[in-house]
Amino acid sequence: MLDGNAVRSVDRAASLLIALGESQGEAGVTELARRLGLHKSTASRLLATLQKRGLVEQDDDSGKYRLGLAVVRLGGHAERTLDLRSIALSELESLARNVKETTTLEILEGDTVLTIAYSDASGMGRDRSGRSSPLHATAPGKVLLANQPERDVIRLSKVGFTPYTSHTIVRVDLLLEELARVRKRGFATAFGEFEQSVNAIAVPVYDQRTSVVAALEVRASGNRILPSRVPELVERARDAAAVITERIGGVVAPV
Amino acid sequence: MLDGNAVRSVDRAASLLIALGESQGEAGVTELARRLGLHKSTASRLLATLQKRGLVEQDDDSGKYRLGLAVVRLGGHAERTLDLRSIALSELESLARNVKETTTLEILEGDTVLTIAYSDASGMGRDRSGRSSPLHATAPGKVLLANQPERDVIRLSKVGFTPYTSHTIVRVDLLLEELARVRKRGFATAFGEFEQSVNAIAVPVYDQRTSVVAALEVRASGNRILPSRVPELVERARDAAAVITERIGGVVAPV
DNA sequence: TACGTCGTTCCGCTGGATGGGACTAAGGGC
DNA sequence: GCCCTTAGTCCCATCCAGCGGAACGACGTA
Repeated sequence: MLDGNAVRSVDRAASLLIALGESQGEAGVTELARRLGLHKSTASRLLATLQKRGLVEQDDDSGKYRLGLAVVRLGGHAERTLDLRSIALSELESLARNVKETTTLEILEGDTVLTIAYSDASGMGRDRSGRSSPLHATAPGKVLLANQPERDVIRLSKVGFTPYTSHTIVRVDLLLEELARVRKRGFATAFGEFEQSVNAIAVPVYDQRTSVVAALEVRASGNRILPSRVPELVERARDAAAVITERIGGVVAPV
Repeated sequence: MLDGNAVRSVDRAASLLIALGESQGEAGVTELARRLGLHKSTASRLLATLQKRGLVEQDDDSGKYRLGLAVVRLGGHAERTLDLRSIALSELESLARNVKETTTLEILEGDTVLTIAYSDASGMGRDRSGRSSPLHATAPGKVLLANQPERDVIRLSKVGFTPYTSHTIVRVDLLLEELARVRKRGFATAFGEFEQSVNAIAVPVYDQRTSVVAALEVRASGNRILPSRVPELVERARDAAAVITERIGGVVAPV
């Protein structure tokens, strides 16, 4: 975990930040300390230090901690800094306008899929960048998983696949079949497998060396995406993905 | 800067993160070290530690560092965690729909004004949460500044007020007069003072104890907001601000 | 009142963080 | 080609800063 040349206290503080992000809302010192195997006085000191920089905030009443405004600001800066995101965004927007649906760019992040860019044709939607979704129940998740070694799928299956809806694929053998289909056809679908009334398709985004670095998704609620419309959406999505590939020129944020 | 009980290395690492956010794009180890008064070997070690957690990334070619994906994800989490933002968002959206313009919620953050929520009536705009703007040249900035002690304005004037356009108020005496007007009328305007063709109005958002915790802004490009329209926008914005005040119930993210 | 739990503070010890400097690689100028 | 500067990283002896144990005050509960 902590190899050779790393600063222990900083590594611990970073863990605290990330743990605080994973626990939705607030978390107490004792709870965090236990979760990370730290002494609670250590956790308290580290959190107090982070608080001075605004990275975390403490609730006046409960004494619990939550992520701070500095993190929001940093996140805004980071979004603008990261290569793939900014490059991809204009393509996502034009695709969203063309098909009149929501489009996102997703990458593999640990055992989840992370939304790094988002465009919304209908208008008022919130930018959903920064959200994580499951690999086995989403179209981009399947695209990314289909390009990982099969042992990773097996490993994930040990933990188990959460059945978000009645359509979620939870049996590992069926998921492996589905991933083979994805590889063969070059795109993935997910019809109400994560959220009941959301259908989506996704295609891979390659870098110059033809390895998959992201997945481009077209998503819509309810019955706006029917099987009959899939070929058209896939084709348009592939065009957009090709443009992104061309523009990133091999320079992709390493994951 | 670093009082008594704080962990030095963590404090330094936090400074590095924030400095990396402020420098747009990438920054080198030596540059960051000089800016913060650190030895470059120290900066290198701290950055390497942050990299292990994905908080920063290193460019393969240049060796320079930039903010990492973990920060994006944390930012997403933080946005959802922070109280004011989520509570205010639905109000912002409905106001944006009503007046058919962009609406934002802004708070004071150091010597700048920080956008913590954003809604865009026209549709395809990017969520601009997380951005910082100047206090003296924006409508929400004036609202927030008008509720700060006058000595803060004086202090800011020592650094000088950047003239973004020919309409920007740069003389401290004129700014103080403007702030008095803002206090008296209960709202602020900014007509092309920050960006040439952007006009905006802003009203204060109070907490239960009648102190100003944020500013609600209505903004539009070009000539969509003329003086004749200001009274109507201010009235609608005040209604929205009142609803937000009611809903936050005194629980506001401390700044 | 007595108890459990929370987050914080104090303090002595020690091992981890520090910074000087060596090292290597990549430009830029001549 | 060469040298010189600049970059980021690595190594190591020194020493002080971070560590964890324990005590503390505040709070809610039985």
